[in-house]
Amino acid sequence: MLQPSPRHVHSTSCAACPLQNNPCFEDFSARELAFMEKFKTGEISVAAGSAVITEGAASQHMYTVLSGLGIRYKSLPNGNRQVLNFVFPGDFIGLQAAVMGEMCHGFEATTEMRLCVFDRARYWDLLRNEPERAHSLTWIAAREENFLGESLATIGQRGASSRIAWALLQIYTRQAELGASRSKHDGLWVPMPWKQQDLANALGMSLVHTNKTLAKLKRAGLAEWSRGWLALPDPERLAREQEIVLPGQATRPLL
Amino acid sequence: MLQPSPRHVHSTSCAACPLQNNPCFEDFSARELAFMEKFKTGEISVAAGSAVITEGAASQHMYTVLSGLGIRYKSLPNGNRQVLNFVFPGDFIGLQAAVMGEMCHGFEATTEMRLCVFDRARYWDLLRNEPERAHSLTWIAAREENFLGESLATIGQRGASSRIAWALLQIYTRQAELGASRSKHDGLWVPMPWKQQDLANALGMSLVHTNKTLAKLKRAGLAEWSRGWLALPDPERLAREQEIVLPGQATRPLL
DNA sequence: CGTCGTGTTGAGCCGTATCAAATTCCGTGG
DNA sequence: CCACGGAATTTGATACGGCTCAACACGACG
Repeated sequence: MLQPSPRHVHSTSCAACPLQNNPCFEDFSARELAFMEKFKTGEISVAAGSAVITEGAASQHMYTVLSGLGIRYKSLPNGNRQVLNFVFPGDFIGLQAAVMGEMCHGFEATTEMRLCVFDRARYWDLLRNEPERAHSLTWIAAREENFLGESLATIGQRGASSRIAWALLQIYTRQAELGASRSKHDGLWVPMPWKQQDLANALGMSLVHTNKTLAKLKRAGLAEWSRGWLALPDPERLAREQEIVLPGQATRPLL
Repeated sequence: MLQPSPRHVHSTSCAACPLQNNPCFEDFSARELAFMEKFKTGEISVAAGSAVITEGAASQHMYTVLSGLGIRYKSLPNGNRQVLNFVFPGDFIGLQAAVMGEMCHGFEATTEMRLCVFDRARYWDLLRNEPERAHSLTWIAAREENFLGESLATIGQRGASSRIAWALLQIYTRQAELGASRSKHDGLWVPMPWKQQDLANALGMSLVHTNKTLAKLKRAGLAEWSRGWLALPDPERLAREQEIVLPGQATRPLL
């Protein structure tokens, strides 16, 4: 776990934000856009492997991921690590610290990431003057809660191959929505830079068993994952066989 | 699972709300109080065992629990049920439906419950005119997210007795905070009306193994649970032995 | 060319699930 | 008040999924 070495980079205007043009995010109204320009205090770039937020820290900042991938995790007294979820571009990080004073989980960059930085001090400004933005914030929190509920159900009630399949489907569809895919003669591949250990930590399984279960799915021709790229030749069949409901394609607000 | 048979009861004024006097909840400002009076559309009483909200339903209402206990759960295609959390007085239910259109989990009354009913239509009213209330809403969502994260870590990374201990400690301290305890010659007892099956479904364990693990804790003199009441003779020791951090005592906003 | 991080594979064991049967609890009606 | 029936809890026996330990393969990098 490296120490963070944030590098302040040239701050792009929200109007020119690359995520705004992505169809899977809602558009800003003119008013919202104007507010976000003020709300945003800067932009940083963090190296792959660096811990952006450490558990227990009272971070003064909140972030929106502009590019790159990461993980949110929680450490236990016994040294184990639970990965709460994988973090994608457009995700908002740090609400808990803003609301409750301190962060109860860590956030780590898996690849190099570019982050949009917001000042926690302007949080009240947002609530007081920007009801639409406040709604987006609430939406994001509710969405996150909903996702963690699904994770809980998956980890609590499903067997190993279903867990893996569920996680792969989540990542695959999310990346596909974002348009982060590479089409080759052998189908659609999406970036998946995490390690098997991360997946294991996310699903409450041992590394070894995660590996063996992945191998089984691969042998069945249902999933291929190597060198940081993932392909699911037949997502529908995978979902059907494992009794998983494919994640819906709601456009999400940006913050 | 019974069908709901809500009974409209005489609606008490928010000023006289019994939860307001409970020290574990934040006080309303005069302004907030006035708003809540308008926001609240009624009060219902539901019987023990009834399903207040069913999964997938687009409920028009949101609720605050005035009294009684319940569970939030999620059903899987394979028929299993995951209990997301146990619901206590003061908890707010139905935000997800308000924000995302439909409810992704069910809510069931374990004992008889009295619920404060809010109209979803006034949600925007709240965001636009009541920043303090909006903050409370966000706080609640963030808190819930945080709790589910802890659940995930517990289920994903701990063994059977730690899981049970964690759940018992959560319930015990929460009830103690609420002041819902009965002191007898043999220590402090709090209400715990759920079934072993519910606890099992919350912790991702089988009923049988839950029972045997409970028996072990009982033999060790660490936990006693019978006839709907729970006692933990030495919470600190229980927490220490299982490497659990005791839940903090933050006062929470009411909605 | 050796080292280190990551992925892969096999063997054996332990924790937890499953199945089955008793027993206790509790509401209900006689 | 007691007898009854169904639900919840308790306990034992057995099976299996997933964990741990250990060794090896492979590529990146110095």
